[in-house]
Amino acid sequence: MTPARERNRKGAGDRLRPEILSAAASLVAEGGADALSLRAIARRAGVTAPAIYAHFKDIDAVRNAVVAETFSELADWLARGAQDRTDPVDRLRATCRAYVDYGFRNPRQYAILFSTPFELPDLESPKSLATMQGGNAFAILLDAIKACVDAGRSRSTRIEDDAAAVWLALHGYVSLTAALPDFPWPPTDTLLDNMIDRLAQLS
Amino acid sequence: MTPARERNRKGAGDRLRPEILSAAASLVAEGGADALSLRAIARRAGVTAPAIYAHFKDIDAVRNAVVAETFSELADWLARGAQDRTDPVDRLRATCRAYVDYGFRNPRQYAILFSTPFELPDLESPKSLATMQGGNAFAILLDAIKACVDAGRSRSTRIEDDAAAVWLALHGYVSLTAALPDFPWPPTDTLLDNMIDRLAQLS
DNA sequence: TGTACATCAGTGAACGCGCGTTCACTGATGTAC
DNA sequence: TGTACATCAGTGAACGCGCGTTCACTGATGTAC
Repeated sequence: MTPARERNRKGAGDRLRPEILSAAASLVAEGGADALSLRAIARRAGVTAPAIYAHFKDIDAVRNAVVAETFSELADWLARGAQDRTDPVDRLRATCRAYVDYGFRNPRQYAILFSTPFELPDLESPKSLATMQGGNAFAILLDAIKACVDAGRSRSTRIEDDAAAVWLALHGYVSLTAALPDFPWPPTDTLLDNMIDRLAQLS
Repeated sequence: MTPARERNRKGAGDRLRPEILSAAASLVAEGGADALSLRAIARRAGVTAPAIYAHFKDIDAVRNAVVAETFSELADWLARGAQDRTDPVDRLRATCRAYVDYGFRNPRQYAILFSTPFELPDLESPKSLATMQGGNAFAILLDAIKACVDAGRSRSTRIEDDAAAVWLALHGYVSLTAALPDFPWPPTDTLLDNMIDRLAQLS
């Protein structure tokens, strides 16, 4: 029945944890948030359901871990998408395009990032960007805009505000086009570049 | 057990349908999309579950009807929010603020609008704006921008594109701030007005 | 080098739950005669 | 005006399902002596 999986050796119980997470990730990729049940994860990981409780408190803990992993996957994707750009405007545009690209290629993973209001963080309101969900991804965007300003290519005077505006627009684009695919959207490139130019105040 | 509800008279079976929809709407308002089960709707409507099948093919048909109703509620809200503005720029801004306002006041209703890729429409690809989900709301936005252009207050040359950009930004704003409430977002008014000014190319 | 044992990584059965959907039915009520 | 009856608006029981979580357990394996 269950696909053969050999039990971890004695000290190696921790090895199941990443297997659980990658099983969960593949379920999300195929079926979206609704496919993410504890039992389905266990089945895919080749393990019985109670085994998961050794690694996560409950199903919400698994979901949160999946979301956190997906956020950092997104951040990696953004960084990699812009890594070889030296011109700051190029880099900003490449970052934004990578963002949209990630959303298009992984619509279900992208959707879980913003599907729920999140639990309060473990620490008592650190509110620092780095520890926030999505903070890493935002930081990359912020840096890219900062570089444009430093190079005199953007007129932005409130960089954080404008970076937030760009993020909102990117998210809106990914999210709305996914939800209403039949809507007569303008072609991606012009729409996107125009939005970036204006919101980041490129010149 | 079930709250007293008297059975409709013989010709009046159709009266249950709106009761089902408003029961469903109130469930969404309180518990979001996940609270929308056929049995929960039946309970709230004071009716047994099978009674719903006289009015809807299955649970998805109910969901779709709720989404459609919510979209037109949003369109009404936008129209009402801007009805007394005569200056076109004022009208556009009021429309946008009404959009965001709707999302803030009714986060769960707003969320179901864009939570799922929708079923294909009944007719064979009419693709006209009016028949699309969200088409009414978009048309209101489009008109508001058009009026700005006609009055020489917007430099937009591709009105549809820019209207789409504004919509994407508004949606991004509502959706992201709802999903990441702890993020240090800039204050609503400045952020929103700046985005509108730039995307709609107001002068 | 051999063995007893504690520990560890899971298993398997069971619980109660809410779900969507089907089916045969009931009882009130409008209508035809 | 009275009555038989067909229709209509639901009901109530049942189905099979997957879910999250608990509990007592098992069997392999590293470790202490």
